[in-house]
Amino acid sequence: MTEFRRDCQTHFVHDDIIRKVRETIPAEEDLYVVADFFKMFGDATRLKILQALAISEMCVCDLSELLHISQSAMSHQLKTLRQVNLVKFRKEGKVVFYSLKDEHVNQIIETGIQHVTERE
Amino acid sequence: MTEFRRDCQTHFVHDDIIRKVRETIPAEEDLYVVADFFKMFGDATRLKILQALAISEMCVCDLSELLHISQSAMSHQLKTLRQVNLVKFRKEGKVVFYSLKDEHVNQIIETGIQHVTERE
DNA sequence: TTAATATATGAACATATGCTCATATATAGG
DNA sequence: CCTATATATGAGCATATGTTCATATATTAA
Repeated sequence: MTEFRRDCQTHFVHDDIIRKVRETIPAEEDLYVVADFFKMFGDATRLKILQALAISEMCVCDLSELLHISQSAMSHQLKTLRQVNLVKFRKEGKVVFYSLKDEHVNQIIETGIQHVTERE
Repeated sequence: MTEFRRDCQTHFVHDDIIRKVRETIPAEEDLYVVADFFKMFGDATRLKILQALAISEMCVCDLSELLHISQSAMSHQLKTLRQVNLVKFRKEGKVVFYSLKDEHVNQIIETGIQHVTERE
């Protein structure tokens, strides 16, 4: 039928299952945005940044000191975190303080840690 | 001090904050594992796979039919999902049925969708 | 055994990602 | 204005990632 896939032949595609799933699955349009959101948690450096900010607001310099990465790399990471609305900032003179903009962060990371430690 | 970063000079590094965060932040060793776990949610294709499996167990062929991707690509993706313990499978003749191995999946994806839809 | 089918897997390849390096911008002080 | 400092940003680069293509493996049937 489809040009993509349609050769589970003898077995015959489980149309009932596919239909059910198609009806239930959420809108595809936003999935790329959701994926981009989760990408933020898919990097150890950003995970540490988020964990740090969950404890206290911090300036860029302190963050790079804390994680032992360059100021430039830190600024780049903070930029990507800003783009997905995970962090906000305030300026105090030359210093820029970042903090979490989303209360879900801790919950999400905790679930991830839980998953990883649960299993063998 | 450190060779990495130590030039927030006039401002002077907020040692108290850094110390507090260092004490509170979770073990770094597992962070890469946690990051790899979240990487799974950072791809739209895998998100869809996980959402589908959250509704019903499905065989490889049905999954590739559903998501319009090749059988090979699907097998590769399922392999990575297996490696982080997100899915399990059972064989029934030639057909392999995959299903979720972790109850957190729905909760995590829901939180992500919530974050994305919450903001402007 | 041979043929057919469902799935798995390795290699190659194009794109995405995260860092560095150099430099730009912003703010404060002299 | 000039200098110093904190942060931001663009370009380049090396590595990671996701797909395709070809082929291997497993299972069933004839």
